[in-house]
Amino acid sequence: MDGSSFLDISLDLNTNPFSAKLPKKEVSVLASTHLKRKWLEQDESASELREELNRVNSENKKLTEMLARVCESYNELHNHLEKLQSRQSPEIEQTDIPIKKRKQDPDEFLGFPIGLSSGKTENSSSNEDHHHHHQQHEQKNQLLSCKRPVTDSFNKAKVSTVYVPTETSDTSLTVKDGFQWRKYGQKVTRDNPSPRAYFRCSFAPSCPVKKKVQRSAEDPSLLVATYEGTHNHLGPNASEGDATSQGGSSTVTLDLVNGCHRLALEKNERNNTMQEVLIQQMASSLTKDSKFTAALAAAISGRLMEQSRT
DNA sequence: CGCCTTTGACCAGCGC
DNA sequence: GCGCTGGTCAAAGGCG
Repeated sequence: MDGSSFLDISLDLNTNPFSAKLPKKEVSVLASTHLKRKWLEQDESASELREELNRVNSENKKLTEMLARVCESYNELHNHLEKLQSRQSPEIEQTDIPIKKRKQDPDEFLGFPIGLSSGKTENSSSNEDHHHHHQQHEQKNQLLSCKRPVTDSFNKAKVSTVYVPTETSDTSLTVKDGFQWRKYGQKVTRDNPSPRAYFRCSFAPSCPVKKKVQRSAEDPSLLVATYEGTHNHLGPNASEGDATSQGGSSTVTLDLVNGCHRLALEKNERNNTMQEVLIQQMASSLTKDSKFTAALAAAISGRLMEQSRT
């Protein structure tokens, strides 16, 4: 860049640097020839750097395109799945994946303040009359059963599944995703010999996100993490770096599905430039992690497996 | 002391 | 109604 403007200085190409019969008054020209050689060398290294830069850029572009394609195909599949599900069960209109749930909770109207209501939230004004009644009902329920009120927002919450490759010997059932979780239960399920762990976001109850982690029955080297809901706060790595990656160990943040989904949403809502920047940032930050490729492959294969099953 | 995990008990949905 | 199953609760204990 600057180097090129340097080199724009008109060079006398006919000047032979090795010529012995240079007039005395041409000493300054010799010096300038020396400089020119230096510039040429610099030019070479600069062009090398430029080539390297171009190569890295094209690689980055390829990866970005790959990532965008993966996101797009995921989104298509997701939409397709939604369509199929809505066709199968038209009465269920708000959930992405029909989760077997208990009887409709009376505090269904309760919404979370930030970004949880993926679908249409019920008009609060139309429910105002019921609100008081529901509160009384809820209080009564809590008095009777001392149970944590289960908000039905989970019914409307986005459900995403993430596949994380782990050591088969690792029984901890932990998926590092940059958020802090509190385990509140573990169960052995019928269809899988390995137990399922239930986690709640540490910011609960203000943050409604839950996740279930279970080793895949088909591929024990994979942990299947199912996320329900959307965090209504920033992750610990948003401001102060990935807490889980402190201390040298690199962490693969694999909220890939959600991330893609968010990306897809942004696609609809924001302009392409912004999205491209986001994709590039995402791609560049992801490709920095050497484990990412393996994790990405596992996540994609898991997705495909799941999709082929459905 | 506060937060977390463990784990048995409990609850609710569902099929029969 | 009963049993099965998945999800949640909450007491107890561990850990920093």
